[in-house]
Amino acid sequence: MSAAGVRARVRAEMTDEIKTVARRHLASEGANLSLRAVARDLGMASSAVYRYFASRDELLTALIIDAYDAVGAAAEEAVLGVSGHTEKLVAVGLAVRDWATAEPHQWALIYGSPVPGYQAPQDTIGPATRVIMLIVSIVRDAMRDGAVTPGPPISGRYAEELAAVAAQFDGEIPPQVAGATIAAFVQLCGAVSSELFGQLDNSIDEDRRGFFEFQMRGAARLIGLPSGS
Amino acid sequence: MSAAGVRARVRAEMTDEIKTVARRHLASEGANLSLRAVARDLGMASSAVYRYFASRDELLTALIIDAYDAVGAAAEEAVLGVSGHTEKLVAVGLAVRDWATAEPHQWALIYGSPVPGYQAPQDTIGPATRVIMLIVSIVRDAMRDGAVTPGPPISGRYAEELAAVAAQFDGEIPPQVAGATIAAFVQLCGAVSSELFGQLDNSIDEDRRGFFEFQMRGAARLIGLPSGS
DNA sequence: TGTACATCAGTGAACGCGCGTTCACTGATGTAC
DNA sequence: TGTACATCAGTGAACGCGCGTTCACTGATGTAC
Repeated sequence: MSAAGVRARVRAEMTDEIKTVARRHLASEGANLSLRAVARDLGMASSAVYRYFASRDELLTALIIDAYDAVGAAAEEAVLGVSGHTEKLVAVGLAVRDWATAEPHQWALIYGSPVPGYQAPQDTIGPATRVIMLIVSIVRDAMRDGAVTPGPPISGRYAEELAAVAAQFDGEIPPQVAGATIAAFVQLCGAVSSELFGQLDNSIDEDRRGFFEFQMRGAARLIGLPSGS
Repeated sequence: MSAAGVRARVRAEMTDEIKTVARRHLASEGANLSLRAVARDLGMASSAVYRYFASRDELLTALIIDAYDAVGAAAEEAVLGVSGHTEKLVAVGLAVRDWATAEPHQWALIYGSPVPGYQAPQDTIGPATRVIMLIVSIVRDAMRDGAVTPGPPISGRYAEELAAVAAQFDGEIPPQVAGATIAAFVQLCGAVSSELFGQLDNSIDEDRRGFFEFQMRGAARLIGLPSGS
């Protein structure tokens, strides 16, 4: 490896280290991430961080993209080797939930309240859609296999919007199925957030994972997928 | 009215004024509410606020309780004069959504990511349960009326927890119905949050209210309520 | 291989700002006799 | 009704802290000849 390669590698490692420490700080401070505190933890001058990130917001953006990618990767991996459309959907849900319970502050960063004053740049859009794209592809495959029994037809402005969304995917997805698919994603996000943000406290405290799976199977039924194993 | 009464009334009005300005500040700053900024807006010394709230956290607590009460009251009001169990559930959902879209920062305060370093005191628990209590009571009434077709039976630890929750209400609510009821509340919260926090951007942009209602009707179907109107 | 130069990471001081909270105080308003 | 006292709202200065960002700088490391 050339000398320049060494420099680049050291730089990449330092960048990673800053992000790792910053992620740790998310835990105590939420999205009020403090550059100075991160630098302090790393034993370096706060100004040194500016060699790696042009501003606090840029560091935040990097963390957001990483988080979307991490949860997306976890979901994509979970689906491998699982057979059955419903089971795939459940596997995605559980993978996302398990990632989120392990990384609650990263979850809050991407699916919690928006950070005040922070405007997400374009770069975050792609990674942000990985999970929903995966879910849509599972439903599209199920449609192709004739495994979906669509619910009652829908109409109205939102039905048109759903049809437009569905048209972006090849394969025929009727609007009510597209709607139920997005609803399943909403249920997924809502279930994770309500678990992490305390809405389930004092009602479901022991077997939240079981209740989560129950919710995913319900969402699958609304899509028109068979109840599965 | 006695002189003491006047003093008390003026004090109550000032307290309200502080909360009103603080709510306005939630909008720009999120939960990073600044006492000094609120005082500045009111044209008073920051120390004067301490005559009304012992600390920043106490002011935050007051705002949280008010928000829970406001959304709870909106939901309870919406159900009056509506007939049909499914329609009542939909009315509750729409009322909560409409309140939240009008007051997105108050919604974020109570259903968004927890405020770092803030521990909600006991006083918030009661108001926090108003909406879910209302939903459970609608389902309980529907059960009594024989209007619910329970889904497939469930088992496991979470089913036991659901049974324990259901047992707190008189009237027989089977665990799978209790589970679907909480799932409906989760869907409600998830649908509102995904709308407000930007997860729906670029897919459902025009008729979000219609899509919300679609989701509520799906949740009602999972509970076992008739599809309605 | 050796030397002159360019690049780059990191330093430490500084700027200008905001924060929550405390405290001794002033002056107005209410209370008790 | 009048007076002495107590209560209370609000002030303004201060404490001690943290923040993001800039800037001139020092040394080490890499590059070109």
